[in-house]
Amino acid sequence: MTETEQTPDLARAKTAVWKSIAISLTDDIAQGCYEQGSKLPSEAKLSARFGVNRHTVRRALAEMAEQGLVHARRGSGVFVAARPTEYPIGKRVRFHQNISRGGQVPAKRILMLETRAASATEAEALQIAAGDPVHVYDGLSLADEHPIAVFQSIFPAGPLPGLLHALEERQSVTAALAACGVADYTRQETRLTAKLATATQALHLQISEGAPILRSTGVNGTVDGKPIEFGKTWFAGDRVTLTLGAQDI
Amino acid sequence: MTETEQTPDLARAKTAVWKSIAISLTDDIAQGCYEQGSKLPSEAKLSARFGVNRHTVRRALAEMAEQGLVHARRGSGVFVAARPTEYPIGKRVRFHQNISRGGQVPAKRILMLETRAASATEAEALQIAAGDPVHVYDGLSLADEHPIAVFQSIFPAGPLPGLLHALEERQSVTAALAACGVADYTRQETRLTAKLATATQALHLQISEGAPILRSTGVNGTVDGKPIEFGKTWFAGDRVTLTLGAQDI
DNA sequence: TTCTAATATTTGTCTAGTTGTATAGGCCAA
DNA sequence: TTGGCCTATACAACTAGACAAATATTAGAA
Repeated sequence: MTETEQTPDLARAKTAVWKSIAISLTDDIAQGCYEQGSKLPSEAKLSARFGVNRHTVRRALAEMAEQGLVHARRGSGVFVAARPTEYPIGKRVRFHQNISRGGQVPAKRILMLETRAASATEAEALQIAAGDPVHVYDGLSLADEHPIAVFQSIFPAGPLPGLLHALEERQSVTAALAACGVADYTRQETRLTAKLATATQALHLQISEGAPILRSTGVNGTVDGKPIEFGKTWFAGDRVTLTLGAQDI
Repeated sequence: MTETEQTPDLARAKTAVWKSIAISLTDDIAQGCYEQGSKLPSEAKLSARFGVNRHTVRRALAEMAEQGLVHARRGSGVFVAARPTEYPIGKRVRFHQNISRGGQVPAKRILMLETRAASATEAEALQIAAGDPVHVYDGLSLADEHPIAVFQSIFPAGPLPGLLHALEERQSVTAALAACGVADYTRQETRLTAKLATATQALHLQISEGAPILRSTGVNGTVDGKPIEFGKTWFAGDRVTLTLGAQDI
């Protein structure tokens, strides 16, 4: 059915079909036909709509993905991406505070809560014995619906029996700890390094595997120096800048 | 044969998500998070943690079951059968650089010294006019004969006429500045983020292009708040972690 | 308390839809 | 001839949902 049905003036313009499709779809997004985060029609449907092969549509979508307009997820679909904005993380440890201060809407999403045995490094950080039970809080940090970081917080289960339940109700770690009797806690040490995103980290952060990741590990403790939380955070390096003020150093 | 003249990031190996999950869980077992005979989180929980469909988790668990690491019991759960026999130990970072010390490192090597016009961003950081002369100090930081960072320090040439000469004699920035009449200076702000190594950075740091880099940019100023140095440092992410003490945060 | 039944949870299996990748070939212009 | 563009096919990887089968948990009755 193909049979070069192109109009004669198209031969003169020499616009590649895939490019015109990209323009058309980009226009649709700009017009608001597809909102941020919503799914585009599948490649099969789009190829039917434009009357071309699926690969031609893919060429157009690849171009749009490279410009950061859309974001594809295998098996799921192609979604309209929110433009990634570089995000400054302030000196404060409390995630909620420094994000709301910057005017962006902070959010946390629980990925998994569990209680399991502590590994050797976790035990050392929390000053407990390896194999002792710990609560694990895997989560995702978002700013304006945009994933900023994945994190894992580990708490000693012994002194905090009801923590997981408290975390389920309140999203905030600080509030959950307060409900378990930990009034205040401070960060004792933080370590920063750069890593490459693994495949699963890349999925969560909507970046590509091998993208730069800013990894932060730290221990929070009670006022009397007892470690209460061992946290790791992986920030999307191309979205986050950690800022330290003058008095911090 | 194909169009392999693409971007170099094509060289990045794409790990299947299920394989990445299998590695992660195997790691957890090796670390002792899940002891022999204990139950793993349910497939539903794991799929939430990794942000994937349950079938993808099942693919990972199937792989691990085939290796004899776990065994599943319908209606009950997946249990740890054995610890991985041969497990690759993750490479430890070699150096812990304390950022409180203002980026001081054991040894430095001068790569280039020059005086040129300031760019717009450099001028803004140093609070001078764009095009004003600045001294540029490109260097390499080493520890234990291993390169750990490349850096670039930019100084306003106006108030520091003899700085380059002083830097050539003494390696230390502090000593050179002291020789130019700057007795003391403090860090005013530091920004940290993760990047990928460029070709030249990779060459200097003896890492591969695309390796993770921890980038630190900061401004040092005199006691009266006048900016005196605009510095950028690129740390090799797999060799260096920055440590922030409790008082730094 | 103990047993039973109902309910919930968990793994196993199936079908279907979607994107990613590889291969092969035709057409056309430089 | 080469390279860009488009078509065509096949398969892999992942998602989505549904249901079955085995087990665990809980509530209620004896």
